[in-house]
Amino acid sequence: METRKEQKEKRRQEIICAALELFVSKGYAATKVTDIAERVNMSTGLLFHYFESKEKLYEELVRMGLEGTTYPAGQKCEHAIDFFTQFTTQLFSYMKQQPVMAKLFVLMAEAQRSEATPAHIREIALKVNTIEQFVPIIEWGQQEGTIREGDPLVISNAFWCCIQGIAERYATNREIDLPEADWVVDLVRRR
Amino acid sequence: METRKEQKEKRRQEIICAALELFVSKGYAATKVTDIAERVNMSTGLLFHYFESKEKLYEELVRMGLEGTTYPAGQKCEHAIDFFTQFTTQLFSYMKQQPVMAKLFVLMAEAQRSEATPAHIREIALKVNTIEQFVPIIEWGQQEGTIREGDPLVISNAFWCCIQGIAERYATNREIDLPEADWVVDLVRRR
DNA sequence: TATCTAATTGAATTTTTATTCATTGAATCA
DNA sequence: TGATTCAATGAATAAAAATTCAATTAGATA
Repeated sequence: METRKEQKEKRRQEIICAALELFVSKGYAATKVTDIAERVNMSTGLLFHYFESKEKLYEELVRMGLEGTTYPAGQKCEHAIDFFTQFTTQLFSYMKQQPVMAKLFVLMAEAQRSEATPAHIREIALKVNTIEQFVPIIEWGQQEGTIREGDPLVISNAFWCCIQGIAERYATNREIDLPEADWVVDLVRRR
Repeated sequence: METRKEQKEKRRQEIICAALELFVSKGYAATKVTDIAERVNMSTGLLFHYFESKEKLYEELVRMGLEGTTYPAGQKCEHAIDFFTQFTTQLFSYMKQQPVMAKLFVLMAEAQRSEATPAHIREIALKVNTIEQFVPIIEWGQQEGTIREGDPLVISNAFWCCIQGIAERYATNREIDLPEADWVVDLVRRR
């Protein structure tokens, strides 16, 4: 049996998870590798047997985030507004079912936003969806009449920031439920 | 003339401003005091002539945030929903007029949320408005029929997170306009 | 069982960052 | 003007954090 290799992989995963928790709750810069090691009951030295450096560990998480947070591919929707409902519903559902998802989501946000993120990591993080991602759908919805008037970029931005704000809290404090997807969608819906 | 004292105070303010910028764009932990000193063209040593420590400087900012972000005292409103409109409008207007406001807002958010914030500073930060702040108004609005159905706490939380998400982006990137207050208010408005 | 390999440790080292300090020069004041 | 005080520097020190490493143990393998 590959007990040895499997074991190693399992341990790597433990570290990854611990790091994710800490990076999200304290921020990358403020988490010490000893914090991480401690959380998985491992000597600090050993952690470096699994990961070359704190930064590489971060990079790996960001790469995971890049793949893991491939957002719900919109099914074919009849109306533009349905896209938003579907998108939000699925995203919230993922976050509820897999706490890790919500955390990865927040990790990515920090990696993208913070000036302190090492440049090459930031680049990776920036490959995921951006603020402009919803613009074309919003334009379509405005013609249709299902989405409110206004600069599509500004609407897209507002919607995305709202989602991020919600995810940011939910990732570290699950005491309060996520809102209904519809509520959030009302941010873009024509009244 | 108090040239001396005035000068000193002015310099302190410069430092405070530089620190605010950096704390918001990189996070508290990732900002080095040399970064701050550099930004105000001052030797690192001198900075300690003005502030006892990096932490004290942070504390002072958080205290400013505590006062500075006393949110728009709701005028008397006829309907609960009007409170939200008024609140959001004023908040956005402040943020637009005074970039510092938006930044303080974000600084406070980090101080509140991050596990890395020194305990006594976090306490100070937590004195400002919380997620529950809107609950009573939402309850009132639900009776009235101006605010949507649902757990008031969850609604309050969603609204606040949305505001935070928007502020967070706007504080560091003013390229994209703030949304209309009404859009955000639609998050809580009954349809 | 003897041997080899990989996991593990904890202490030592290096690197980074915060903080101190002795010293200088300029502004104020007596 | 001479004395005094404070802004200012930059190099020295201290503290914190990351990383390395020599040595040990446990597990696999022959």
